[in-house]
Amino acid sequence: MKQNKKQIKPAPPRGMRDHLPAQLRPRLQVVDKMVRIFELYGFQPLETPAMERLEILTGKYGDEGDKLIYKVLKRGDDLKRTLEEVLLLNQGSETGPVGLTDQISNAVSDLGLRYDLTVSLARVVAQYANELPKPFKRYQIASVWRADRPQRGRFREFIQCDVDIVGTDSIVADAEIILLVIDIFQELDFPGFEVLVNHRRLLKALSKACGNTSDQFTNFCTALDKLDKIGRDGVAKDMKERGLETTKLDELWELADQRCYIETKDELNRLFQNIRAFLGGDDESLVQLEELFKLLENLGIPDSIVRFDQALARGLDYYTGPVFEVVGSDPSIGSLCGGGRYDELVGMFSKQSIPAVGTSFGLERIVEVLNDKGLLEAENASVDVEIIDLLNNELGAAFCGRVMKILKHNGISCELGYDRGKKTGKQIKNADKNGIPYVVIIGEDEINQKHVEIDDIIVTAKRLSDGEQKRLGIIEFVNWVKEQ
RNA sequence: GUGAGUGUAGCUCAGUCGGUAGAGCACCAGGUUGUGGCCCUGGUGGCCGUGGGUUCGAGUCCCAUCACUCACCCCA
Repeated sequence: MKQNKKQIKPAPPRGMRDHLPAQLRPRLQVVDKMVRIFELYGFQPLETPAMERLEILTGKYGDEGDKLIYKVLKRGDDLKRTLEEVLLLNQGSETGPVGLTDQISNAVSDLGLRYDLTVSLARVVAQYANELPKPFKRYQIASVWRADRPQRGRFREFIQCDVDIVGTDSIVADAEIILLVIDIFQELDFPGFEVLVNHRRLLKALSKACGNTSDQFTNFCTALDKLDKIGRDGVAKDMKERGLETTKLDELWELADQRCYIETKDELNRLFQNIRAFLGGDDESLVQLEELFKLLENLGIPDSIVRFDQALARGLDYYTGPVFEVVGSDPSIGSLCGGGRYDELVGMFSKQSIPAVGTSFGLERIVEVLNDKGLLEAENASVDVEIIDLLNNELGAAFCGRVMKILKHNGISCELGYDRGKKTGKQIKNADKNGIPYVVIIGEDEINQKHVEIDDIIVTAKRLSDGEQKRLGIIEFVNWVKEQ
């Protein structure tokens, strides 16, 4: 029997993780802090399904992004019919099924796991536009899935914490989101973070001014985004390979290499003037950024946290206005939070176009950094008190039952030891190993001292951290535990 | 999707020139049947990732495959 049974590996799917209590507790603490701040800003919770219809998901994240969507196989007759159609298609094909892979995978699936929370929000807004408050401020904390190859800080299933404001094009909303982001990272005591800000349409203008056509815009962004990593020469080489215009790059570097914090106003003004000169005129995006920065400063953002970064691009296709990203001191883990304005996305699901701005926190990455820096406290998740019943009979159980009732009534968690009957030392040892701070020992001596009044129940209690042991009344014991 | 590295006990890893497996930690039992942490003794536990090949003989050499890790790509 046992020999024939092939061992099934208990590992979770690649890039997906189990979260054991010890790791989950600190994560939940982080989530609690976030939710509290979301609510303080007036955001409301929303939940949506883990799956969306495939047509909702595709075409929003760029070509690379679309490839990473988890597709869900059709079911039942629908699948059967589709497979038969595919087989028919293949019979006429000389190249065989190989060349048809993409077509097949699209034909046999009609649902997909959500890739982010923003697209689902846009769908919800399009569906319930009349019922939702305007503007609609919502937060959502939920898993998303990407069929990426996992590496440090990168998973196939991870939790995003999204906050978005839908239904206003006011720059105040952009500023509010950025302020909230700063509040969160400060609340978490996150060390050395910065908010990088840019504008999608400014990038478009820069690309155009360099001599690129509009369909080369994505390539331009992708290449420019790598400036930090591979430097000017690397980007220039990359742009050449992508068939982009490179003649005006030297001029562009003069602009793109400057990193201006928004409180250093003179520098920033000078840079903006230089950009205007490069563009050969003003651009709406620059005016918006100036307004945004001024507003942020007036609202009281802390020094040296928000900085203008012309090389920041952001990969998702749906962004249309100001974009931003939070980076920590360790760049290898990627961005910790990213967002921006996406005024066209809701319009993809509805006749009316509804402007929106929002952000997404990468919970796993934030927790990982906080963990590495030792900023998350491992919480003791076990009970406060282990009851050790030495008698292991009716009398003992009845007495333990009374003790536990009083303890729980006073807000002290406890459990009856599962090893009753085993050696006392063994039971104490197990309690200690499980991180339980106190044990109460119930034997003949304690029961014989029992009086009628509850207050007079006597227990033998031991604090495991220092071994201090007392024989005392139950209420005294409650107070002893609560002192800690 | 591309490239590199690593797979031996629950965990961290040894394993020489090819001769059918070892340590530490953890776990279980005992060292006075009502007192833990230290110490001592003993014990459980491995198809050496999987499948083929070379060989009298493979954890070790070769091939394939899978998994994990890192980097690219992209992102949270």
